[in-house]
Amino acid sequence: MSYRRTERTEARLASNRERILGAARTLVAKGGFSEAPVVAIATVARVATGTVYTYFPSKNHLLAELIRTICDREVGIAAQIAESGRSAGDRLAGAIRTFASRAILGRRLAYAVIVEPVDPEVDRVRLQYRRALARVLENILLDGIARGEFPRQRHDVEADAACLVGACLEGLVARLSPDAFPGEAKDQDRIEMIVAFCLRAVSGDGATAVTPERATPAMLRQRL
Amino acid sequence: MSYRRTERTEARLASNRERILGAARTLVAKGGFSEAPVVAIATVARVATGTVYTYFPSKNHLLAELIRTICDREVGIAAQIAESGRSAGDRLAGAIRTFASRAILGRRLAYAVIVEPVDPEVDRVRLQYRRALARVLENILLDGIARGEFPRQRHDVEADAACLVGACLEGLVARLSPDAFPGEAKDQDRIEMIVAFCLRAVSGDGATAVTPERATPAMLRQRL
Amino acid sequence: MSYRRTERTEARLASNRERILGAARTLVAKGGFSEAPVVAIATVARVATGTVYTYFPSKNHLLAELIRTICDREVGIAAQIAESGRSAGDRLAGAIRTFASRAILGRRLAYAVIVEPVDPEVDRVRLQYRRALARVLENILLDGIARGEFPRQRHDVEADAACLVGACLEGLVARLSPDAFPGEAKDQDRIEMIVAFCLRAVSGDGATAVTPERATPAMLRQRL
Amino acid sequence: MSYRRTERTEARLASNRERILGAARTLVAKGGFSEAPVVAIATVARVATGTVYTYFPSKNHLLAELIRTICDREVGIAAQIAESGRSAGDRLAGAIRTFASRAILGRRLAYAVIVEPVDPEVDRVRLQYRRALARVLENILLDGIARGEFPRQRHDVEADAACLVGACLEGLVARLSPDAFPGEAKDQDRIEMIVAFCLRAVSGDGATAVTPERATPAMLRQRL
DNA sequence: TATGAATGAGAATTCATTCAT
DNA sequence: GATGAATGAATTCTCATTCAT
Repeated sequence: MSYRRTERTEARLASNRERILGAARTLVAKGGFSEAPVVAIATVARVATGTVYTYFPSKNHLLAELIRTICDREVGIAAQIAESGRSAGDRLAGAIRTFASRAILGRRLAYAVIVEPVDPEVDRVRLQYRRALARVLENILLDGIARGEFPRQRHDVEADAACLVGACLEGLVARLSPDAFPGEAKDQDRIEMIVAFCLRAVSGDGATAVTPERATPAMLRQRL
Repeated sequence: MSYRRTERTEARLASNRERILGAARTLVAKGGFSEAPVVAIATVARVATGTVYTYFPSKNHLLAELIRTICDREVGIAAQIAESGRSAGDRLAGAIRTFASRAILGRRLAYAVIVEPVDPEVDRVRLQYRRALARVLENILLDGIARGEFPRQRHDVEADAACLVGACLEGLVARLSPDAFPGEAKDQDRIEMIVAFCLRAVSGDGATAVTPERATPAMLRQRL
Repeated sequence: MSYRRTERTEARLASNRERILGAARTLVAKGGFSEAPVVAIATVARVATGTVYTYFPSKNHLLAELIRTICDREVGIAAQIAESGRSAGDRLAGAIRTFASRAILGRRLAYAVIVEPVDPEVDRVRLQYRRALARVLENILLDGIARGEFPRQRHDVEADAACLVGACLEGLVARLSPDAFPGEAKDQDRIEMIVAFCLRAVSGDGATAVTPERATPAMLRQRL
Repeated sequence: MSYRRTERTEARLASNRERILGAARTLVAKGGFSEAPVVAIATVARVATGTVYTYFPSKNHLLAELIRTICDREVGIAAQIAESGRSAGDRLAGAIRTFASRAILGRRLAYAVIVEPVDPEVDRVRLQYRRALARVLENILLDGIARGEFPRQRHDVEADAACLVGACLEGLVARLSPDAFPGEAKDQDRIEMIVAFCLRAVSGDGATAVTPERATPAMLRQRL
């Protein structure tokens, strides 16, 4: 009673799904999430609006998958680098350098996926991604400490990893933002500066004497 | 038809304007930008919807000003710290510590202003703020280098400053996000970890040998 | 700070609200609930779609109010009759006769409000109305029994009241349905037949011998 | 291209058609008409959506047939009772009792078929059914009058029959509505109350004096 | 200036029906 | 006949902005 799905049908289905995701990606890459209403996505994908809902239960699911797809790849690449046999420093540098380079290649898309807020429901995916990336770096850190490559005094590698991700992202923002002027050379410089910053942060011994006092109450009291 | 503005009128105007900004702040602090439609802002400000447009040409202008107000204060506080007579390390630590502490006190509001996306038009203000904060840190860095407190090998202090801001924000994100449970102790710990991370990053001499090779072309070629 | 609402403004507001309700009534009366999407209601009311939502939090609320308005009036009229000083029989006949007459005057609208299903949320109002009408009749019944006008053997006046309402409604359906041919004379006859039916039902002494056996199991077993 | 229909094909067709109707019945029984979109019906019937349109020209036709099927059975059962050799009163009581009992057994389905509105096109079928049921009762009435079992003064047996159906349905509504709590005992009581009500209505001699005046013009004039 | 009702262009989602395979 | 993905019109609801009073 059921007919064999021809390869051609399979292909059409697959290509529709991907065209929809692709259209979403294109639009988000062009103008952020606000440029990607379902109707626009459908139009770009050369598909009827309803068709989108054949492949995704809701727009949020579509966006979540878009973000997840992009993020999985990025985290995957970082993980790949993290597992190479080289020194922890090399691997950390490599992971950050690759991540940053790719983000710059993707520009607006990366910016949207990394920085731009969406629906809270979808946002959770974004945060998970940041966390996943942090976890990859965390593992490199732990390994580096175990090998004696990085100093061990830190009590919270998780916090360090988050800071690394943040340094990397924010270091990029100026060059990812829609306003930034393109400029290959500046991009590469910026990437290397970021890598250097991160390595210093995990390699330093923190010997610098810092008065550990809290922020003055007066300053905290000022209204936010 | 024009008449002399009495002082009382002036006062009312000022107070209206401020009540509107205050209402916006309150609502954003409660539930992010999506909880702050113009009608709601007007209601909370005990003002008619149309009145909002007497004081602000558009909602975007209102939000931009809200963000600017908050940010000015934060940047101002950081600047104040930057100008104290202490060591560069102390000042850097102080600025970061204060910024982070205040962000945690403000939680939802800080999260919205720092992380939550809005209209692209408004977003520019957010970036400016991040940039301004970076500039304050940049000055501390430059001063620290001049004094010989920080190593000088860096060629791009601007990038470092951005990374500092990023490390700080991202280090906080987990604790700023609407989902996070409050927890005083953890907050303080996290803040100190962030401070330490930042100081290492600017104090380290970057002696760690890192193979400076680029990301492999294969990895860059993978679609974003 | 607040301006006095002019009478004219009041009038406009009131008239808008009523025009919206009126438009809904008109459309429902013309083709049932399915002919009354919000856009159509707004158009007929010479109002923008959004305006509808100024007056009603949702379409369901609007419909519920429409039904409630109509029903309140009907129940009110029946109640008025129920409270007159006449005999219970007269009052019962009067209430039923009036209700039936008015339903026939309203035809399609009455049909929709009484018979046509809508959203479950709205439907509850319809059932309440039927119940309210039944309660009015119930009181007349109770009074009639107390006065010795109706025989007392009934143990469930509530059920009787429901049956009265049902007899009345169903007796009318043929003449209310969109397909029915108009015909003043037939209408009046039908109404009197219904009144007579109802009076017999509450006046009869039920002396007729009826074998009280249940439906045969075989018949109950047949699939519905 | 046309080929002889094998018996097996016939069987499959029959079973498809019936499975579709069965699926519709199941879904309507579960959640009313709104729970029965074509896709869902097809899924439950283990058939492709398009297949539904092989057997039914439109969804309305499908629903109409569903209602017709159910109703035919009910009317058939009532007719069977009507033709037994017993007294008219017994037969009337039997028919009503059986109809009510079965409706209560079917609950949600009965409620949907009897009370829930659908498309006007489909609604006509519902009315036909009510009419058919009325006709069966009408015949019992006529026979009862002919036999002298029921008083003869009525001039419109058709109206009486409609009232009987109405009394029966409305008497049940409270117990058929999706909100009602099941309760075997109450169900049986209610059924007997309905039977008694109906018998009184057709057996009474209508001797009760009722002022036969019309509804007052004032009351009729109030807007519906 | 202040008011706040009115506007109307979208936004997400549903679903009966069609048609290439 | 059977399949089920594709269609796209229709529906409800939101909200920044305007403007008569």
